[in-house]
Amino acid sequence: MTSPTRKRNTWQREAVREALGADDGFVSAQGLHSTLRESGSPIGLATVYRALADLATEGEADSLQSPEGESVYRACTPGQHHHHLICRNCGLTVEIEADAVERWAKSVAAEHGFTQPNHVVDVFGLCAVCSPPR
Amino acid sequence: MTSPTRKRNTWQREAVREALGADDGFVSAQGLHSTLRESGSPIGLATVYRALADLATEGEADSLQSPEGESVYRACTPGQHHHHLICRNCGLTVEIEADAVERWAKSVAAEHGFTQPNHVVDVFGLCAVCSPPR
DNA sequence: TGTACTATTGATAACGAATCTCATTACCGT
DNA sequence: ACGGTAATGAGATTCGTTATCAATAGTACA
Repeated sequence: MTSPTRKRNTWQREAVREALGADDGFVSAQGLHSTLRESGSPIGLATVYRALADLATEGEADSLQSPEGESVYRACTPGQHHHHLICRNCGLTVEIEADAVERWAKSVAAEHGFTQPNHVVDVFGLCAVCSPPR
Repeated sequence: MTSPTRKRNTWQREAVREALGADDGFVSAQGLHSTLRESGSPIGLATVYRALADLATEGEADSLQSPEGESVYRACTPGQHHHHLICRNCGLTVEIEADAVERWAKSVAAEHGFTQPNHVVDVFGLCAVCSPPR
């Protein structure tokens, strides 16, 4: 058969994957690029954008839109569907499972005749450390 | 006491409110601006952005980020918290209530020590009309 | 190992959404 | 009607993201 599209292994992609894994919150492409640059890597900004988009497509990263409209990324274990609890202040992120919500989304979609449901479910708040001491 | 900030009634704000109510899906600021212009209104783009932001703040409009990162708006009945089921293809939108999800979000936040929880819960899919006929 | 093919890279330009500037307009209490 | 001032709008500006395209470097194969 005809050979499928090949994906080449470059140190740039690996660097992005690694930097993403090293951060425990969501990061923007620009932020990740800065981090890499500061640690001495000469990687280009466009490459970071491309690598992150690929990782997200392949299911190796989660992406979501920050409230400000930026796309932010985070490494995740492939194959698992999960949601996030994110600190508005420091970015601390906790993965949460929500089978109940999954089921709810599916059924509510079906009820209204919708197919191929996707859903965006994320909770933002202030983590224990960032919460005001009242 | 000192008089509070006043809000003036302008035909522009009313036009935005009306145009927003006339649409049954989510609309972008630019889209709404085009619509208004096409219907003969000389309203400015910046004004549409400001009016929509105000309406959202006052609770007269819901806003969310489209998957492409644009902010989109939709009229809603004030005071009610609700979520949306949105057709990816035609934009048809159904308001859904989800007390269960509200409670879930609150409790999951509390469990992890998070305070002041917000949540983003939206379901995207293909509506009955846009669904493939299998 | 060398070589050719081509995916990937990256500096920069281009794009687009959203915000800011500031002189002008017009709402509204008096 | 008047005056103070919030609101408007055309254009400039900011900023995230994508496109361009020549140069670079993986990878298959001889």
